[in-house]
Amino acid sequence: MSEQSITPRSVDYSRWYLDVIREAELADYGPVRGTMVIRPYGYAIWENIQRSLDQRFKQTGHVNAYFPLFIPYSFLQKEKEHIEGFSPELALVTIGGGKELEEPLVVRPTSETIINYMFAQWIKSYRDLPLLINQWANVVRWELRTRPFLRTLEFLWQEGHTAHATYEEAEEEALRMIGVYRDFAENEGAVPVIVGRKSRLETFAGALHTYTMEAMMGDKRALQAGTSHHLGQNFAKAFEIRYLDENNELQYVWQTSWGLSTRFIGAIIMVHGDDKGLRLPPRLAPIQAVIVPIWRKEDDKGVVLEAVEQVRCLLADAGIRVEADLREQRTPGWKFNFWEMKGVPVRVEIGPRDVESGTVVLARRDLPGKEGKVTGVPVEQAVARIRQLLDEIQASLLEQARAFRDANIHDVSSYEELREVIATGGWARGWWAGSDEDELRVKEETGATIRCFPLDQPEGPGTCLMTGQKAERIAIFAKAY
RNA sequence: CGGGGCGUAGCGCAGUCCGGUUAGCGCGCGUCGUUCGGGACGACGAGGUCGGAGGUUCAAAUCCUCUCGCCCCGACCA
Repeated sequence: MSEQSITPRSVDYSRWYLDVIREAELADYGPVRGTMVIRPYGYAIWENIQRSLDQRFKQTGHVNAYFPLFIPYSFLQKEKEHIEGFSPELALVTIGGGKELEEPLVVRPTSETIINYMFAQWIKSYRDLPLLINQWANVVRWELRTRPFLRTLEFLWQEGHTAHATYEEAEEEALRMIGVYRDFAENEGAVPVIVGRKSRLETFAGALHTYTMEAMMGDKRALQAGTSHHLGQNFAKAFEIRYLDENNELQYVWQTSWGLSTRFIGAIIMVHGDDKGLRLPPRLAPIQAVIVPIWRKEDDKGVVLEAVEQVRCLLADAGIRVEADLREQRTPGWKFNFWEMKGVPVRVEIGPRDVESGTVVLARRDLPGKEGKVTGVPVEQAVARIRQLLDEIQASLLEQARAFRDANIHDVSSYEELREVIATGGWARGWWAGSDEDELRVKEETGATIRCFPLDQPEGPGTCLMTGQKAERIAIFAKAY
């Protein structure tokens, strides 16, 4: 541990984050300010995220489609709050084929408008409902301050768009999908989240209300890791999405939209990473086990490599994502550090001693040094032991993150207490009945915002920490990314 | 857009105040050899419009003017 290519988290968390992204080869900067290249290793994580989510979407009855990148500017203007919310961050195309366009085109910041324009043509009858569509796409938002994965001019995401016959059905859908996100975040990403409802100020532009899942990063700041909106009939009215119900009467549809982006990769980095680099949850890790061969004499090389290949095949056949690091220019020690940087959950070491005894050495990424190392594992047991290890690591990462988060959420009953908690970097939880102005004041004075009103609420009512009035629900305040 | 800082090899920097041979260091990169159970070592080597333009000067990485870009802090945000 001599080379210090990663800034320790305690020294500069933000530098650490950028160092990890560079050293683990997740992403690189693009030539245009605020853009990034997702490198193969980072993209492989995204592909696993896609696979996990897509499967869940299909299971809940959604189908994939693709809508155009360009949207007529006038579409955005059809929904008043929507355009007000997005207009500062729109990228506009005004010239096409060398000619000034009659109407500027918006590079989609989100696809509500164009999708609903199409929905209006597809939906005629209650028999067409519910319409449950998802698309995997890139979107563009001209942000002022950018950070890889967390906020870039262009990012990848999925956006679900649905239309329903009733308020209740749309509400159920919005809740179902935030539930799907939670299931994904906790069970695949090992990222514990608090699911709740956004305050009026933080609600998506054009929605009735917004559900969110909030995760605590390693520096205790909050990250909105996925959102689900009940759009009500706002877009239906703007785009005339109507259907004939059973009584032959025209009705506007009720809608939802929900999205999760490459930002989630940022969450994985910041929730699990340590001073040695990434720690990837096994279910999303591009490489779940890496084999490092070790030999001293040329004589050993042949038998070691043979054993490595044998074990590699065993693991691969068992469906474990495995890679053998056969580079001869690197020492085993160097490789250990390299793959720890990359966050690979399990390392398999095979040297002459192991070959002789028909065993392997297993090391787990979530436990440092010798503590996480088991020697003398018989080759025949390798698959079973590694499977078990992967499960343990998956569970352990979630548990560690949950313990850290819970230790840093503090109940507060006064504004003074809230300020103290926020000043130390934690999350503050307390009864809230304040106004928009009160909320803005908190933001201005402490830097914290209401992350959400958790769906899980204690017995009420309580007393508002700000106004002293009777409050029906608790809110969580935190500084956020 | 306001405040602060920085542009010299792929990366990190020194040199700039006080102009002067061939612009240097560490890491990385290439070749060869010895190494290899927690970031090995040696030898040789490749790599530079000193962010850009203009000016001052016998002479500019260094001084002057303009310009471009990046980073950090604030106002907006998945």
